[in-house]
Amino acid sequence: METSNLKKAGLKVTLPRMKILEILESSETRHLTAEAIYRELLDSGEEIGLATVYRVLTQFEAAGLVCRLHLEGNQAVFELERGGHHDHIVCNQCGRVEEFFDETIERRQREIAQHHGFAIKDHALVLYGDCNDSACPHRPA
Amino acid sequence: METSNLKKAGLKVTLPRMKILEILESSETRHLTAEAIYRELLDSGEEIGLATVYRVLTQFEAAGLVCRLHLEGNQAVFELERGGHHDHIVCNQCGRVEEFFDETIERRQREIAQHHGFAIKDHALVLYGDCNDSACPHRPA
DNA sequence: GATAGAAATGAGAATCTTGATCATCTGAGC
DNA sequence: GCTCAGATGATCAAGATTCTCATTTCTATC
Repeated sequence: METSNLKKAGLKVTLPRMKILEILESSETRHLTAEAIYRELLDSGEEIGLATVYRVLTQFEAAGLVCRLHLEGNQAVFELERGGHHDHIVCNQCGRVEEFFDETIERRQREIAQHHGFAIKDHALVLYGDCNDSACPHRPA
Repeated sequence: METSNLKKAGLKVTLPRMKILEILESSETRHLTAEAIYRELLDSGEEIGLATVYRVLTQFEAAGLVCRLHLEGNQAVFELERGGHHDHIVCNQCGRVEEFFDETIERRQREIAQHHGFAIKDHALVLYGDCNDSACPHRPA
């Protein structure tokens, strides 16, 4: 099933790559650090090195299979690319990440870039705040 | 002149701090890495350690004198805080950074955050593209 | 299926950025 | 000028990510 994605990207179908794809697909949070993926691999009994995780994720990114995000903090997080572009809201307290897409913002960005003489290629927008989730440690009792 | 800012922030007026402020004020690019500031200090004959540069910049950030930005790449860049919030456009080719502020985007961000139940505290927006500067290596001849 | 060659992997070293430690030095007030 | 808290510099340390290279695993071929 997913092997087709790998082949399409010119990547050999190997066990580490399939396992990493599986984890990205099945994870609840959908936004994982390389370390987190590595730990899940260990937990499920796979003997896959951290270097391989980083290498594979970088290749996946180049192949357009995953996106790499730099949220606050020093670790990059990876998410499966499922077609649509979107931006992110991050809770400062519990780290939860939600996604959104807003055509108004997208349009204004294009207009602003044009106004500055830039041919816009990409953008990174992250909102930081305090969420209202019942599990969020910041939430008032 | 600037010594007042330092005093106001509860920081002793020392030579390293003044020199670093000077560099931030006089630099053309206005967006400098800690390394770049360190090199400028060395070039001007100052014997100031890299650790001090990082420490001072962190203190300046805490005092609201500078902003720390995480653009693509692994080094943070620092810019003098001159009052107004703004976002950034970065040229993928020459690294040039321009600033902009757009009330429409700001408003939409607040609305989106509210819609997701987030109390927005901060945001990071960076546009990446190719600029049209005559010195930009990407520019068509 | 067995096999060869290319590509991928794993372990650990290496790198890069940034923060911590600690002995020494310096600035502000007296 | 003197004292002492605070600041500095040199070095070490930590965390994330990449590199190296010998070994292993796919894939295409016979």
